[in-house]
Amino acid sequence: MLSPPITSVTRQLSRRSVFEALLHRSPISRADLAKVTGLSKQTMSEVVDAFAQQGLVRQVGRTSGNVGRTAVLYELSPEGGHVLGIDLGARRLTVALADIAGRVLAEADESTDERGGAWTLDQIGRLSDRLARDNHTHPSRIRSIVMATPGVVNPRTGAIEMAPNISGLDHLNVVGLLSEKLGSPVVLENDINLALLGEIWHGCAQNVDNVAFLALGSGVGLGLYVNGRLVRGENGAAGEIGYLPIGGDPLQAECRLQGCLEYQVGATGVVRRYREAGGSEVESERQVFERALSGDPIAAYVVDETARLTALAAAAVIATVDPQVLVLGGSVGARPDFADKVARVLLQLSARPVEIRTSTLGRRAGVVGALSVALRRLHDEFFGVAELAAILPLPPPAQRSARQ
Amino acid sequence: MLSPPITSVTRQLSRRSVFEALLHRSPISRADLAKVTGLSKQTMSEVVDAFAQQGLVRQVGRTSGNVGRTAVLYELSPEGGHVLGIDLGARRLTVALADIAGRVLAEADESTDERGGAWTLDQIGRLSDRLARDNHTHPSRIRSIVMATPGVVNPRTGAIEMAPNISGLDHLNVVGLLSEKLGSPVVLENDINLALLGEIWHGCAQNVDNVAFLALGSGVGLGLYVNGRLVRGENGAAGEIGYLPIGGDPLQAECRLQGCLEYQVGATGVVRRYREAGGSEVESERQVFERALSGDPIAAYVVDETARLTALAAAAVIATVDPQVLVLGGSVGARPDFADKVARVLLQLSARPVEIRTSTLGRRAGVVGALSVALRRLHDEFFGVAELAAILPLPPPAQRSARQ
DNA sequence: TTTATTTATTCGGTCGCCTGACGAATCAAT
DNA sequence: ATTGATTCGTCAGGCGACCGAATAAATAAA
Repeated sequence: MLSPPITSVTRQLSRRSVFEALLHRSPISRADLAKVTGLSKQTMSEVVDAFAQQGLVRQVGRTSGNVGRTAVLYELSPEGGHVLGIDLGARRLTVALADIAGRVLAEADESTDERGGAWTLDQIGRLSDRLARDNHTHPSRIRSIVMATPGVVNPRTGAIEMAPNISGLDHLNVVGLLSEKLGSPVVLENDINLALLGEIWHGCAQNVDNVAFLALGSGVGLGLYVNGRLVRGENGAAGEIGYLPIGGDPLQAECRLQGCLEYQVGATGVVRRYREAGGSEVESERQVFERALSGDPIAAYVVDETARLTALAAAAVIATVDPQVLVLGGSVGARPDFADKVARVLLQLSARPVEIRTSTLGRRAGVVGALSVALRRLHDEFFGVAELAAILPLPPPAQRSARQ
Repeated sequence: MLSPPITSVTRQLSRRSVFEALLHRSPISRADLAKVTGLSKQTMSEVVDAFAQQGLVRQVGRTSGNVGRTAVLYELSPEGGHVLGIDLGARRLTVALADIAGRVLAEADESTDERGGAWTLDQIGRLSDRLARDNHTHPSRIRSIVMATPGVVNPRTGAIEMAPNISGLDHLNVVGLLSEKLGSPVVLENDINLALLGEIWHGCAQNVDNVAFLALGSGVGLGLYVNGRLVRGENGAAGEIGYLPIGGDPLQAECRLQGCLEYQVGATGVVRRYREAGGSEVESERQVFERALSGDPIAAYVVDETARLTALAAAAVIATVDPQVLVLGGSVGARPDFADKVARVLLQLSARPVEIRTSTLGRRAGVVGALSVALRRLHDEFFGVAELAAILPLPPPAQRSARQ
């Protein structure tokens, strides 16, 4: 049922293109599928029948109103498989469920268990199971799970290497424990990277191949999408722009430790600068922004300075990777008042201004991005052609002259 | 002869994998090819015969010494096609010729015609033709040409958009004129990008998927190789790090115009800073570096400061894309004394130090990179599977809930 | 009711690949 | 020199997957 019997490469490619057409044009008849894919009607019937036997496809009525015989319409069946997206934030845990066609079936969230570590993993297991059962999906039918997490995720091992905001996770084998608990393979990815992918799938950056996503919340971070692919970096540390040498002397102790930019623009940096500038006591960086809006001149100065430094960081990123779109996100970055200020500074900075957009998915961006990756992994499991698609590698420099 | 008769997808894939094996393991027998590719001996004979008829492959002797019947050995034939790499520098014009197997057949260079514009194009045509004829290759057998040029190359049109160092090129249809003159399609690419690809193919960055190439010469620039692909940026302006907001107030006039970093670290910047610091008259930035080596304290200070700023720029790039290797290149950047200084500052800056290498190809990097791209384009023309290789796109967000 | 149109199935025919058998060519041992 | 072992390469037969043409079935329009 799960893994189809071995088929030839040709048939794999046919199945793949039929699946793609079903994904984008359902409900659709077999005749139309044949036209779209370029395959013959006969082959189409064979492939669709095989899909139906696997439970990948189901009938949804017939055509009507047109001249000629009516056609049976098909669409991807939810029975084909489900995927789970998880966003593990310091404060909030969000889980979403989708089917193989990318239809989002349900979403749920809770406050993150503050005890951290194993308690957090238990909470994820409980919430995921509940979401699946509430949607008449047995957890075993979930075939791909992706979780957004703060910190650096090692691109080779998939382990969390720095998770400053959630206690006790960096010493656990999160992938192994969660995979076992949930019963299907779990993949971790940095939360900002997934928020970026969320905006690209369902948000403000659809159909763009080069995107920079600047997230400003409790910390500062960057997600990069270049040549239509996510940039992870060799150690998963791409986008750690807290360490940009902007906003202070990069040789000083504070800067080396947490990063120059982070020291100034991160939540604690904003609060500290507000206090140093003579502002009264505040609890969080959000309060500083609110006071700036209600007329506090000291807060306004601090916010302006924050926007200026953020724009400098954005200018550095733009000079480096030349994105088509810059997305501002995160609890602070997505504020329209703040984004405006950044845009205005950026306009003065660069000769070639980049289009700036603010996140449209907001705090949902992470889960949506997790869903998109989980979905892509499921599709690749069924219809991947990685070994065929590989670029033809060039010969090594060893041979220099031909033998005569 | 040139374009083989239409074949099925299956046969295309077989041909492709046979070609790849020939590229990397020639000379090789049909029996071994069958083992390597997994195809049957029968199919192998068919494919190799077809290749031989196209002139893509030729016999080179037989095996001997082993038990059993001797085998005919094959290798890719130079008749299969040639490629041309061109590096158009402000001072030097370099051209190189290679065959379809990537064997570099010849290389030649001249001083660039200082009159620029059409004269330069004429010079390129003459030098290329001479190189081809000297190697018994009729120019018409060259099937792919790539030229390295300073300035920004528009990734969509392929036109030069800013070429400060060579006069009169940005107003010409360089691609069209050169293609006509040389008789085969010409593709332009930024010189630093190609130098980077040269180091990846034959130089100091082989088998690395994430590389940053920092070039310091008359100007400052960056080449980025991420996820095994070159980063061009949306406008071909990726790597224009002269505009990094480092080394000065980015809102000042000079910075906005030519870029903060370029203003300080570019050749004219180094000379200016040396003069401002009280140094005597110099002709070029190279002289400043030489005086620093011979004990001039003012020059030493200027060089140290240049290295410091370069390291800051490198740190910014590292924080953004997290490369595995940082390559220092260009006439200044490749100087071992300078590279050492940069490495030392960088060690103090970043928590996670990156491996630093200096260019091993030097001024040849550009041509070699041009050859590598020309070769890849030729291979793709014959054996590309672009339409198969495409990633399965995710469905758009339109549909939200399944029909019951 | 007839006609035009469209859907779907059945029936050969082709292409490309594989397997197994067999002849050809060589080294090694007798 | 003969024989045996081994490897290379070809031939014949069969299979999977594709297509086009012919045909049956179902429907809207005339």
